[in-house]
Amino acid sequence: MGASKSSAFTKKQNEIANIAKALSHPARVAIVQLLLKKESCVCGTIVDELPLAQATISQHLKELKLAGIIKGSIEGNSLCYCLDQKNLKLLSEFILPLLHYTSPIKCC
Amino acid sequence: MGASKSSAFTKKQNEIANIAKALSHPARVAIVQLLLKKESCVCGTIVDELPLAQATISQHLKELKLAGIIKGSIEGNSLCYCLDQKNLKLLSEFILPLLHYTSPIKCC
DNA sequence: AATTATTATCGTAATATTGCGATTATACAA
DNA sequence: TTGTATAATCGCAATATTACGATAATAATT
Repeated sequence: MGASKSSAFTKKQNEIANIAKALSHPARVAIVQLLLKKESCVCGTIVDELPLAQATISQHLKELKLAGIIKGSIEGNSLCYCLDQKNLKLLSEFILPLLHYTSPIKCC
Repeated sequence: MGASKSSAFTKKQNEIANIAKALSHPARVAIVQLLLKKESCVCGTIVDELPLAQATISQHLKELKLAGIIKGSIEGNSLCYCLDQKNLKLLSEFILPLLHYTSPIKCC
């Protein structure tokens, strides 16, 4: 035992969980914020800006790419990463209704 | 090695990551959806609705509570859980600007 | 071809998460 | 008090994540 029982849940529930998981580490949150802040796409400079080894950041970038939160394209000698809205929208569509929720008077 | 280097990042980055982590499992996404759908707060019935053991669900509820996504109060014989907007708003404030991002023409 | 720069991947150790049976804690009922 | 129902916690095994040094892969430069 110990494996995640993902097959027991709907496809959408797994999708949302996957996107959230991609954002569930401060380094990956920082990377996304960097990509948002920079005028141009940040490439290898991400390594300079974060206190992690190159191998570790490459791994985090891979997870973000796999979750569809960022996309990369070759630019000259290095790789250029940009945000990808597609899946972020999916997560926001899950969260926004929660914000408009009002708890029933019964409790809480 | 292996421990998450959370101290290397800002408080806000860690907060966002923590909220995302709480939503990074399909069971917890399902629990949140249940609480949103039900007219009244779901109490122990969560156990009946999800294909997981009571101990496992109790653990998931604990994580959601710790992340400030749900709150619980005693109602008669059992516990009553409700959504808690406070922290969900924090996450949405992180995501919404990302959706309005337009990638620079240079690449991607 | 050899060098350099940039990024990905491999291998491994440390740590965290997931799931559940068993047990405990608490409150209500008989 | 004894029993019952509800939910939390403990302990453990299986699995996943995190981090990094070392190495490989790729492309541009010399």
